[in-house]
Amino acid sequence: MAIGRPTQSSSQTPDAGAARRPSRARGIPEATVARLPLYLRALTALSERSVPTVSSEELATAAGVNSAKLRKDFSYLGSYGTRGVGYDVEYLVYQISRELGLTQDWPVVIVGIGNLGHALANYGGFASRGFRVAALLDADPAVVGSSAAGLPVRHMDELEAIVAAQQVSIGVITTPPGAAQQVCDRLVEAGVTSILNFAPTVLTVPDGVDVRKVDLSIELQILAFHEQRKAGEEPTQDGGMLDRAPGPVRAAAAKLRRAAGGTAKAEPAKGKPGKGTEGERSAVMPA
Amino acid sequence: MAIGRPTQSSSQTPDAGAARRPSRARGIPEATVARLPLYLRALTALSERSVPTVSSEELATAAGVNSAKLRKDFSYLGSYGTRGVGYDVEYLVYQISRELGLTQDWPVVIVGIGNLGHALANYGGFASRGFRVAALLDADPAVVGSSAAGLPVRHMDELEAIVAAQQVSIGVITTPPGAAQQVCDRLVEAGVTSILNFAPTVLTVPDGVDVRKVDLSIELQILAFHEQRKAGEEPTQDGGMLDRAPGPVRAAAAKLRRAAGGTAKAEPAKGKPGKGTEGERSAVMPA
DNA sequence: CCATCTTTGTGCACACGTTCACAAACGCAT
DNA sequence: ATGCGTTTGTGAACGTGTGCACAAAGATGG
Repeated sequence: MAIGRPTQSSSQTPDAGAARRPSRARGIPEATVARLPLYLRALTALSERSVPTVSSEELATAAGVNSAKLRKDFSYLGSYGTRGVGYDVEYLVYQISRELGLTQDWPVVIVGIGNLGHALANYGGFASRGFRVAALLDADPAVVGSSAAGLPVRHMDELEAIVAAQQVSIGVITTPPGAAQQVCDRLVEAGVTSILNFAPTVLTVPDGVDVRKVDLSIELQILAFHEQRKAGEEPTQDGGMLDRAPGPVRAAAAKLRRAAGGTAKAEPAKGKPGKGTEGERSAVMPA
Repeated sequence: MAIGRPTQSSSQTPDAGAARRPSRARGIPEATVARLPLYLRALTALSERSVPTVSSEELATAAGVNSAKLRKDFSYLGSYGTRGVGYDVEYLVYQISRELGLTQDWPVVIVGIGNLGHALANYGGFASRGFRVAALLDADPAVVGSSAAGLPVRHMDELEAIVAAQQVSIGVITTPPGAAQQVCDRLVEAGVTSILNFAPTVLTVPDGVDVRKVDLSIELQILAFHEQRKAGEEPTQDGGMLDRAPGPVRAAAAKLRRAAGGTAKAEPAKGKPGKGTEGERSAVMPA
């Protein structure tokens, strides 16, 4: 396994343990960085309504956080804001934009123009705030001719040339999971140093390359977990007979399981075969 | 603002401060829950290759985490795993599935069948693992007749009936931001208690309702931040003359800004007008 | 049955993130 | 100028998450 150095930088959002590349080089905690876009959005809305200033309290509710957190977040950026008054909206919009690097142009390539790729290409929030779709790429000849969001879909072979010519440093992967690592490698090789991955795959990248993952199915599963909690523990969902069992029981069960042989779905250890057991179509993906 | 009780439960992934609804009612930290789907995916892959057991080390690399974390995560579920050997793949798949509530059927409605809605409807990882698309809904009469992923797109008016009839408890919002809160309210009113929101809006929901947000543009902005960091501080991106300034300087600048009047984009306080300043098309969205 | 080797499960220390609560700073009216 | 009300900025306490390192537990071979 693994190519170069198998470092998975900041893989996902909940990965608070972004020990690698702390970004705290000279400030701003990761958690704060993740909220800056939220503030920026709320501020932009205020700006459009020509609101000159906001208090931390107002802005906090608009952004969906509490005011103490917001103030601390802003304190990392410096002391913008006037006591007794609040924050100057325009000024703050500019400061946050600058801190996030949105005052400059970020050409982006999207690889894998399926359903999701299409959606992203058309995404408005994409084009605004400094992001510019430099190219849409796909490996499928059937797709290559077409166009999405006014842009032509070009062939993967052009990747290197495009990245070099337009100085693309951010790549978006919306391919099927099987192709993701391969595409990732090519992007990195071509010079891309930040990747937004929508494929349900763990990407391996060399040091210095950032990967963020967006996984639709994971979010749903987390919701399901909480939903189940809400439904209460009483139904116990049965089958829980040997869960958290003393030990000997578990060991015995383990033996049984092993004895049952391990070819493919060997039935879920005991009762509750649940729904259809599904063929586990893990390898699909919108793209 | 706000309807019922303005509680924003667990808004987003980086929101480690899910103080509300700790889920820790009797165990399992939020961070662990967020990783379980990762483990499950890795395990499923192993299962398909008929691998009988894995060590924490192997599974950890496959899932992109470190082994200590993985072991601790599993320890919250109970003591599955055999010292000197590792974990029984099938058994673990079942246990995690059960813990996440994936052994039961989760009907889901998707509201807003634009590009993204389409992508989600076709998403394979959706249908697997217990999630079933109960209905696709849209308010636009032009879309209502059509079909996506083999399912007919039905009108919003049928929402309540569908949710009630199929006992839907999870809703996915892929509408334009303007409609999101309204749709959310209807979903909640109809009985949905978990919402996955793709619209760039802060949703307000009553207590007991979970909201998770997936925001494409935020992820990109975070990448841009890190990318800017990598590019080095030397270029200073100019305009930073009065950033982190002593104080008096700032105050003076604030006065100036305020004096300049606040009608719409009042120019970014000083130099670096940057790219086109964009009309800030914040209100678009794939859907 | 014992020795050895592997791998889990976890106590502990540390880092990060959140929240409280309050003093300092500012605007404004008098 | 002075005082009052408001709101920021932040020190400190707390909670959560991470990673190390090791003892205990089981497997395996003699």
